[in-house]
Amino acid sequence: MARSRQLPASRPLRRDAEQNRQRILRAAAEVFTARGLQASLDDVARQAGVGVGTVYRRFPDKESLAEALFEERMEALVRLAELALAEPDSWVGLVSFLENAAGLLAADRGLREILMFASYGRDRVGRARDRLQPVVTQVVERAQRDGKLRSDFNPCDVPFIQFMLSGAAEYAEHVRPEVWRRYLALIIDGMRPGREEVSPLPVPALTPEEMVALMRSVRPVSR
Amino acid sequence: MARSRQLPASRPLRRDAEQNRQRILRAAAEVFTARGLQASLDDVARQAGVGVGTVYRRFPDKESLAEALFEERMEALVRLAELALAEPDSWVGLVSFLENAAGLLAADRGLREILMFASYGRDRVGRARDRLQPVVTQVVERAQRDGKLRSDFNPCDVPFIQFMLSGAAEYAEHVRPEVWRRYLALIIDGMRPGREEVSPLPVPALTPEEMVALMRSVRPVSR
Amino acid sequence: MARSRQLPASRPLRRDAEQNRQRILRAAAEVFTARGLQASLDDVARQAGVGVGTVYRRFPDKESLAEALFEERMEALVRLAELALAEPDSWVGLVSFLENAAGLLAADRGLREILMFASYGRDRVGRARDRLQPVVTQVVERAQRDGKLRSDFNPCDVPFIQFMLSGAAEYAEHVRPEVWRRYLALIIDGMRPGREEVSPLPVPALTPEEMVALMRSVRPVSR
Amino acid sequence: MARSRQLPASRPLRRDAEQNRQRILRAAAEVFTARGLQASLDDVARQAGVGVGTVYRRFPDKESLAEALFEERMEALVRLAELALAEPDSWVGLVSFLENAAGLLAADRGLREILMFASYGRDRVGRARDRLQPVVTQVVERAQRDGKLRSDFNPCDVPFIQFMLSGAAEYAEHVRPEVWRRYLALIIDGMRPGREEVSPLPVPALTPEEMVALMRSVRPVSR
DNA sequence: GATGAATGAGTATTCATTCAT
DNA sequence: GATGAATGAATACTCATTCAT
Repeated sequence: MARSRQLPASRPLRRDAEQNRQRILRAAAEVFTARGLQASLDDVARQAGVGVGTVYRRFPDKESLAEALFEERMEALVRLAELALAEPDSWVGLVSFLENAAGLLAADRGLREILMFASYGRDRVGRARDRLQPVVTQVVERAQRDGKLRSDFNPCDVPFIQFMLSGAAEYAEHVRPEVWRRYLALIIDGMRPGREEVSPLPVPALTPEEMVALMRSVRPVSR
Repeated sequence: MARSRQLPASRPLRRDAEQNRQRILRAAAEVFTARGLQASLDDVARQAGVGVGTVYRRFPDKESLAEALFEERMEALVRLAELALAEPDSWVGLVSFLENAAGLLAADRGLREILMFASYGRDRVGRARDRLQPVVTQVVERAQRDGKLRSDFNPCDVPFIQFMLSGAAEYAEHVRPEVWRRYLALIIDGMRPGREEVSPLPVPALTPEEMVALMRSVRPVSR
Repeated sequence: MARSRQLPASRPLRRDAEQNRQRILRAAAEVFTARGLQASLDDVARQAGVGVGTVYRRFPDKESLAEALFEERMEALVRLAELALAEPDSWVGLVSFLENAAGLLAADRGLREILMFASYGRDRVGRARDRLQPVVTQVVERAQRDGKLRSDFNPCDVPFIQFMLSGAAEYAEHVRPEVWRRYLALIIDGMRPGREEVSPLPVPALTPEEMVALMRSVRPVSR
Repeated sequence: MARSRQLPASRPLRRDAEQNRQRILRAAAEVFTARGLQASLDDVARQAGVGVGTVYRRFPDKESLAEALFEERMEALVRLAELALAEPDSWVGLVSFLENAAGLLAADRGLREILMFASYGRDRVGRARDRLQPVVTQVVERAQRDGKLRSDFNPCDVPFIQFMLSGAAEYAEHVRPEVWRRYLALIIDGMRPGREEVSPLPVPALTPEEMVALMRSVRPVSR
């Protein structure tokens, strides 16, 4: 009846929807952070202040939600890596990348589980690899060319270091959320050059192909 | 420990019961190792060849079962630490302890989840600390006295190193179960002395009290 | 009927709306035919290329949509019956009506479910009866007058025969969509005259009033 | 504590469990009959007076419950067929089998849906075929040998006749539950010998192999 | 008028835990 | 003591229907 108030311009629904999408993503991050990926989507919906149906409208299933979160964070990591590359000192660049990346993952149980366990369908694995890996590789190889990083270190070691640190962070979450910095320091000391002859790293790093296989092999996210 | 000599001898049921207890523990270890802590107690019972009721008679709930497993493994760790202490070379002792301990946790999803997530009520935390910590402390301090280990390393760093490594192991489980050795090598290189002045570890290790607090703080294991 | 000449000409929206209505009806027919009445209205809307809201604007609920489809098909049946009446040979007319009607229903899961299960509120039952029944009655009675059809056959038997055949058709849908012809032949042989004395049909056919009651009694269509 | 009252002999639980199983089966039959196979298992459980979990303990999923019902009824049909074979007059035997079988299916919506739609995994298809088909075949062929049944009738026509009749029965369920007898009579008249030359059945019956394919092809039971 | 976003009750299924036998 | 039957709350996901834009 009195329904004649067309909005000035643009498509209005889109805005609402996108807002909700963001709300859901934010809520998911919070809930997953607090209780891990096993938190229910009902909880996410409640936290977001929307109905479950809305969550499912935006994300066809729990895994997709996790993936969206994954992609978001992946972008943040890419930005960090790019920042590291912009840093004049290659070693400082590498170290601060490791530090900032670990800081991102620390105390975020959900994200960590997503990264470690979520199985990625579609093209996301690919995208992640294609975007992050080259930059990280540059960061690492630049430091090696500068003689700041042991020569048997490998770009594919980076995600492992991040997982190890975020593991430590999660474990100490409630007591000393920052201890992971201690272990990063330890690892960084081990990354310095000059060790290669005395104690070469005993096992080769994963190859890029293995990294992909690995991301494809992990178990699905839902219970 | 005290459990196996409650009564002088007599009462055959006791023996049966203890046998069942062991069977359940063994089954739980297998099932949890294979499918993680989220495996159902029905599965454990089936694997053990007993009814669920029997599991519940022996262990008041799922968590208690996890705790019992925890205690068992803790004993194994204590034995490893004692072995390390018996080793004439203090550095070799320390390194092989780290290696063996990590080997114990690697590829055992269940155990890792138990160690990281099971909440410990009763006196088990205490017992773990009282039994394992002193030996580890000796292993660490002996290496430091010998000048083989950086002086700012702390016995309480040991469990963190183990968690980090087992995290790496789990992540690469299906593709390269042994990569964790690579990261142990990296960390060990970082543990060498002579770094203290150049790059002191930036955050103090957890105090023993914090370790206890931490073990009390982690989230319960069951759904 | 009355719908298409509400307003003389003018108002283009009316035309749009009617077009949409037709599109939805067509889409519903396709979707329901393929996946049965349990297909979702979102699917119907997608197939029609309109929003769900539009479907709901045209049809207050899922059932109404089913009813509209019902009415449409009813018209088709009426046309078939009229054709049968135009056929000079009364027996041929009857038989080909049965055949064509069954062909219409065969392999159309949705239509069949609509005919058997949709509950009809409004005036549609009435209309269906008023339109189809008289023609069918003529087809049947003409054949009886000509001595081609057993005298205890009743016009109200016709819908039953159709349901039985479409049931057979649906059952064999994927293996032999045409078997229903076999059973139509069997039934037709049973409809021949000369049986009345030997084996009179043991139960009277439904009365027209019962047919209406029946159509009113069936369960609603939606979940 | 005071738990020393061993029962005289036999396994007591079994009895309870079996009782419950029967209760569930009975409840399922009622609920499915009343509201069709789309009734929820919660409803079945409520009707049976047990928790949902109990239903799932006995029947791994909804389909299994449907199958169990299927098997039960199948047995009843086998008994009917055996009875028909015991009848001295082959025609009377055949007719009363058709009649009794249809009576079994009439007004039981759930059973009908099960028979028509449930997909059968395991060996049940096989068992059904192996048990019922040979007897039905004998019933049919005996009547043909006696010249009481048209020669182009086929044992595989029997299930179709049953489905058609139960379809008619379901349709008229609330108004005239017995009308199906009228249509059985019609069909039976069509089954009499002497028609083969005048009006041979136009399409071959399904072969036994096609019957199996058909049973394997039908859609699964749950929504 | 049309759109599609939002809603939430409903469905199948799992599993820790209790308890009668 | 041992067994496994029973329970029901919890979980992921669907879909008819409403309503803001």
